Amino acid sequence: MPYASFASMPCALGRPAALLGERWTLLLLRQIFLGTRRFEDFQATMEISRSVLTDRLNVLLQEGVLKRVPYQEDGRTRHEYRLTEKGRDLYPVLMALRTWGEKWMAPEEEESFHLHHRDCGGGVRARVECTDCGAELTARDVQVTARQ
Amino acid sequence: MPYASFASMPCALGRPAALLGERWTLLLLRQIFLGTRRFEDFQATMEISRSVLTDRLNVLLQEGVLKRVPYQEDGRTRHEYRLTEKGRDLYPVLMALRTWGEKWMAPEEEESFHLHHRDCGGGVRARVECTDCGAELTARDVQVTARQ
DNA sequence: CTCCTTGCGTTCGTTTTTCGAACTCAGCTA
DNA sequence: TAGCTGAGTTCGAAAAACGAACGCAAGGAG
Repeated sequence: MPYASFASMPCALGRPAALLGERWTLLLLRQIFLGTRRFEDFQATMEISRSVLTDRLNVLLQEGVLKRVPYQEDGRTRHEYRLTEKGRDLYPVLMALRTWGEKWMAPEEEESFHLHHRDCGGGVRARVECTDCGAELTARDVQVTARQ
Repeated sequence: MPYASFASMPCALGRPAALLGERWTLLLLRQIFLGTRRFEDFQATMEISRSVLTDRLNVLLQEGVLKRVPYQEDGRTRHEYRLTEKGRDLYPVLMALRTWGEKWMAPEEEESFHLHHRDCGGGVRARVECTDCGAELTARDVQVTARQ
């Protein structure tokens, strides 16, 4: 059981990496953070096949990243996919990807969207910091202590 | 061309998400940040098939995330895979995943490794902040402005 | 020189995923 | 009654991943 076995590895980095490293999952989360909530809209905007979309949504539901929420439309009850608190907590992951993308993968200046702090209008970035002294950290500043 | 077309989408989040969202790529980067550098070691520790490993390494080389660096062993010249500056800059992405994993996916207290700030011994975490006022931001604090 | 070992891939036939078009189904609407 | 719509499910074809075997270059041993 090659890839799937990472889902049970005792590693706080490996497990999320395996979950979000499945094809389409990160792009699906991006779309969700951009406001998409309905099956048809995911399917239309991402051009993902319906069967895979079903599968990925179910995995994220099962993991507690998404929840199905009923809503009314044309007098009918339907369901939409929304982030749970656990799902919303993935925001730093997406922002770290975007911060990296802006620095290293910006195609031109053509971005599909902009982000601003509502209160002050400033930009948004992800950073790694020390929980004690608050210093910004790079990989070189961090000591890795293996457990085996 | 469904998934692959995201590689050229004009979005600083979508492009990295498509690149790192390919199966094995995040787990490969995890292994690299943990210090693995050689083909055989990736293959042994991750149980990835050799052909897919070759492909993923080549994609990361092509994207400039990794570079092949010659080194000596037993008097022979060999090559190892190392992070470029672009690659090292992915650190916040991995740390954001780990911060999330610690909060939401910790299996037990059994972690495979620990991280500490070399200077003060503190813990490590990723956070999102405003580039102007420095406030920590959640998804709710950020205004998304679409471009089309 | 010839054989053996090692690290690093490549090849290739089989199994898994993904694709995409068609189908299903429930709940309105005309 | 028939039609429409959102949300999936099904299924045959195509693509990707798997894994065991093969290739190959550079040393070392005999």
